[in-house]
Amino acid sequence: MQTPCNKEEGSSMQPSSSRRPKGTGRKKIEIKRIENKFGRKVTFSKRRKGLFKKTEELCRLTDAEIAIIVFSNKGRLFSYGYPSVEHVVNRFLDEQCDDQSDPFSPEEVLEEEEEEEEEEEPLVGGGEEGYWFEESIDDLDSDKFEEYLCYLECLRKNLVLRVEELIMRRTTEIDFLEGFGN
Amino acid sequence: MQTPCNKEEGSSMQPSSSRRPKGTGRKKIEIKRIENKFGRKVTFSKRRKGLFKKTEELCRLTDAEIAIIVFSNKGRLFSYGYPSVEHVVNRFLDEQCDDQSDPFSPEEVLEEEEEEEEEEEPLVGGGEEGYWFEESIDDLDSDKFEEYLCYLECLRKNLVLRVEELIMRRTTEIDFLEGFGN
DNA sequence: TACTATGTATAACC
DNA sequence: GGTTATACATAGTA
Repeated sequence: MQTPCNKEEGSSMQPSSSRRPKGTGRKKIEIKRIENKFGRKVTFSKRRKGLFKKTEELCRLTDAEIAIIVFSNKGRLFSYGYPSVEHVVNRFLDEQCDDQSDPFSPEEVLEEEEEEEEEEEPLVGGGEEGYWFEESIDDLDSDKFEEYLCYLECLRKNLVLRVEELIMRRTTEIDFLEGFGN
Repeated sequence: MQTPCNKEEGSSMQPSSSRRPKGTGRKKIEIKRIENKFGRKVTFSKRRKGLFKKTEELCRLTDAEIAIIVFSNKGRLFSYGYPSVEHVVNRFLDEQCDDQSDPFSPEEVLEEEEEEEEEEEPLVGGGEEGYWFEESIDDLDSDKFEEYLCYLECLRKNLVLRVEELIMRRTTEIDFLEGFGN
């Protein structure tokens, strides 16, 4: 248990000596492209920081897996992901493949409630999807190493199969569509 | 501008029903996994909504390209992207493994903006084709191990990219055949 | 960059 | 799902 009400104000109480004009401070802005280049850059930096913070908070609070990928208008890449960007992106692509593999699939198959899976994930998650390593390669013992190798090999094989599968499926679906309306 | 103290405690306004105890309302919370299942779900919904809104605002304000992919702890997928999730993910994957073969067109969109690009990605520019190991894993020395790992990782990234490209292509072709540029 | 006034997101409650 | 009090994010300024 912790004390619920130990709130403190960080830095907002000031002796009213050096007050700025009362009209300053945040104003409501319209959500449209900021034309001023410098202002756009400043806003990008501030809001990107806030966005990443909120993303991380959502992960921590709710055990969600999130990837966020941001390219500034200058083309610079910023990304954050839990457990990793790659992991979530792979899972996303996987889902896309599954969705498209069965276009007539019933919408919800995963709506079961009443599940209370617990405990922290081990640093090295096993299985088909939950594999990630935070520790350096050099720190892995040989068992984990071999396990990781196996995982990569399996993933490679699966991806190769998936590529071939997609090619065939694409052909099939195009044939199907052509046979219909066109 | 709102008046800070224009709400009395129950004399003139609603008698009793709509007045809540003074201590209610938002409290500071610790950013830690919410153990209560229902509360976690509620927080997930609210914060996900807020996160997506902020993501969209950042896009609009600063012309950034953003993808955000969220899996709830129940495995449900939510995503948002500008111009599209697939576009940004593809660009991300492209960036991750731009040293490897890229049989598809790499889009070169350089704005008129010029700035010194200072950061450099220390890509694992690892293996080329031609890794085969017949010897037991245990017999490999660590250098070869690491080299092989790089190779597999790069191959994995490329294959993911390839899958993505195929999905996009297929979607485009299907859209074309259906007569809609969705 | 740092600060502050103010808009906004959201925790607790209905 | 709605409401309210409050914590937090951030637009404008220095």
